[in-house]
Amino acid sequence: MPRELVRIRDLYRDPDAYAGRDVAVGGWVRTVRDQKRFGFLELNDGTFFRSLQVVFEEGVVEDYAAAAALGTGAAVRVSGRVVPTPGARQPFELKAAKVELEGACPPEYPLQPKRHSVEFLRTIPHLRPRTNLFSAVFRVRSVLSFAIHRFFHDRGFVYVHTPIVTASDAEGAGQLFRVTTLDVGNPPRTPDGAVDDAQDFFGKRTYLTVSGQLNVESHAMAFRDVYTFGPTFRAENSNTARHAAEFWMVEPEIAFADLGDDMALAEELLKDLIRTVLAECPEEMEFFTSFVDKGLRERLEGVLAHEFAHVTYTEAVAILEKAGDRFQYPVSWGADLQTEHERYLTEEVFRRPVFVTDYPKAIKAFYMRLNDDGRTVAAMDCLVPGIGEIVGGSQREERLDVLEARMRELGMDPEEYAWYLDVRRYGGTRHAGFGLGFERVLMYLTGVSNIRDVQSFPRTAGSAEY
RNA sequence: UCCUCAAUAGCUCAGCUGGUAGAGCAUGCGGCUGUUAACCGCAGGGUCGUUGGUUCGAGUCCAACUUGAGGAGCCA
Repeated sequence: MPRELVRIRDLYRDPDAYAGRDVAVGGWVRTVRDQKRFGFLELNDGTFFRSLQVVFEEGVVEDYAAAAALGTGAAVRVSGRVVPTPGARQPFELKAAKVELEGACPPEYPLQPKRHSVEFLRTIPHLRPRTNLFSAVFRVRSVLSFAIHRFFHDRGFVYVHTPIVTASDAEGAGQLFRVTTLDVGNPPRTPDGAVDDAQDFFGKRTYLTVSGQLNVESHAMAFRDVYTFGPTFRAENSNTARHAAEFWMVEPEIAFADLGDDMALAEELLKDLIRTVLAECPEEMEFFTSFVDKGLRERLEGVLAHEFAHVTYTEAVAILEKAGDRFQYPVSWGADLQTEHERYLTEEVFRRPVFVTDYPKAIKAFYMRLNDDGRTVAAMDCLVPGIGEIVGGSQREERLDVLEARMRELGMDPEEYAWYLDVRRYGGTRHAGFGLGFERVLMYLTGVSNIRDVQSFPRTAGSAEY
């Protein structure tokens, strides 16, 4: 039944094809402006950012009074004729012959034809996709998601579904959520009183994944170029605009590749995604630039026009030390860069995305490849203005003996990672990869400054509504 | 988890040094022959986040709690 409906997107994309034709559309009423004998409906059907103006006139439309009585938010089907309106604010409109109510919308509907705060809209996540802002955000999210798959698919990467439930608890990527079917109030116990994980569903302790990287490395040793793209969970009690407990991450892994190849891939991906949203979502990008972040379009076009900057951690520390006075936290070689340091580098020193490479091994993960200096690892963070770290990656340690030594140094048990070490033992090669926070890219591309506003139903510390 | 700020009508906010509440928008009704978050008129709508305290009297001052926001840490 609804398949016979024309998409408002198609009307806007090819207006000449529809001019003078009778069509039917279905959508939700944004506003009603009625006068004595005629009126206007602003109708949005979700297929396009812009709405369709419907004109209904007494004597032309079947039931004028019913159309005029429609409330904001009502679901309707409208049939009528497409009429070009040159010189008006909209290129064409629909002269209604029939307006059929599918779902009425009572006056207490919370979305009014006026500006709402994002804080208020967060309290009604089930209704906010009907607003301009969230309509644009979630359509771009969908386009971006597909663009990521297309980018890798076009380059011959194999898409790998890594597990959501994991038994590995020492990846060092963050706090984990436990997964269990045991009665948490009264779990089975071993003779010495500890919770008997052997009786749990998987026969051991399990968690929600914090990264698919370790798993996907094994597939890079089979398919050469692979990626994962899926949900990730961190149980950190983070309370910031950039952190969520559940988020999506893209993790490519490439074999026969070093850190330089890894950075080239990250830069190519980010630029491809920018080009895609600018080309495929022009109305949404225009809206973001007008109402969310005035500098957005110019900034993104600037990123496309320049190479990303590169600086080693050691060089970055030297730059930061020269500006030491302006920082609240001191800068010194060996310490991790603070948010204020990262922002200074990307927003003021380089004024564009910058890769910071070769961090001290002590502040990075065990699997990163040790450099010849013996004290730094082949790691890279890509910092972008306004967001901070958007990509974190490294060349992986492929030398079995070096990796084992590093694990022992950190008090890890190589036995538990026997499968991961096998990937080196049996035909291991140089390889590298990175993690890209999907929501962070979305924030970067839309100018939306809170991660809760780029997820449909955000899960953050202390909040998992709906 | 820490620091700072905030919470008043459906929404966005005002409410001075304590004297028991106001606007705009929304909503309802009426008007308007082309509107564009339309416009004009009238009307309804609030136990001022919760609990306790100070006071003759608390939206206003104090404390705790709850919720939200911004920043930090952690990270993507």
